Amino acid sequence: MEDNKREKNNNQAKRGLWKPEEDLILKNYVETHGEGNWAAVSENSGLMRGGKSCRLRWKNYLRPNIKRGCMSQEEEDLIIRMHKLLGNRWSLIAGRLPGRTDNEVKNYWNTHLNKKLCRSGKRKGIEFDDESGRQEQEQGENDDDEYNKKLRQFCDSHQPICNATEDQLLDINEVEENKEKIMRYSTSDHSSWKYEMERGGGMVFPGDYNHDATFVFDDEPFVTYLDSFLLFEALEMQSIMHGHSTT
DNA sequence: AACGCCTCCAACCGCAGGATG
DNA sequence: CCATCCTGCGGTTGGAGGCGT
Repeated sequence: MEDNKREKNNNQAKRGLWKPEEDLILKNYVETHGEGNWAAVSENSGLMRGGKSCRLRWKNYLRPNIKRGCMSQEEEDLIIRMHKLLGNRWSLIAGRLPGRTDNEVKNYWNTHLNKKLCRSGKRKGIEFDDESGRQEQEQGENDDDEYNKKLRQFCDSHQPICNATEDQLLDINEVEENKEKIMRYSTSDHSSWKYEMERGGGMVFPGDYNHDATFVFDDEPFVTYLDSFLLFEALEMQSIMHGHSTT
């Protein structure tokens, strides 16, 4: 009965592209009442849209800090690498790309990168521009099921917070000030990570790179440099694969 | 100019999982 | 437990616009 009613409502729901005035209504509503309870949003806002449609529109288009436009080379590289590691885990990949949505990453992959990689002849022939990439490529060629399984477990248990607010990110000056200390963490044990985490600031690996990828984990430090993720990953993976913490 | 094909991306769909009563 | 609701995810689709003929 209730389902029939709901289905009827869904059938009546407006579909297709959103108009600017609809965007405005949704934006105003969410800014006033906050996110969540999307069914109520569609009912109370006066929008003749389904809750899912409202949620999607907000998440993929109207939400603050959405970055639109061309992907940078760094973002593209990161997507390729993450996809190699994680497969079609778009939300996880998007979580490493500040301001990008899973839908955007997925579309970008399907329209640009997949094609590009196919054109280049072979997936494993991805050209990496640094040593870590090459190592990862070699690693990838030696992948076995167990490795992939453990990697997925790791990624699943370290969900990134996709949209870190600006005040959650360490100021770059703070990074510079703590550069030496932070660098030590890359070769230290997990208690150091923990210290930084408990300190409340997360952590940023400094370096001479200019990658702008941001990583924010709900229970782990965050990293703003692309290759730092790989380093982090390598350290974690080492501990997972060998059953002990990195030293 | 008109047509058809192709590309890209916004939006939809179905399913799974968590929360709640 | 079970049913229901809500949310999030990945796969897929449809349409607008670009491009070639």
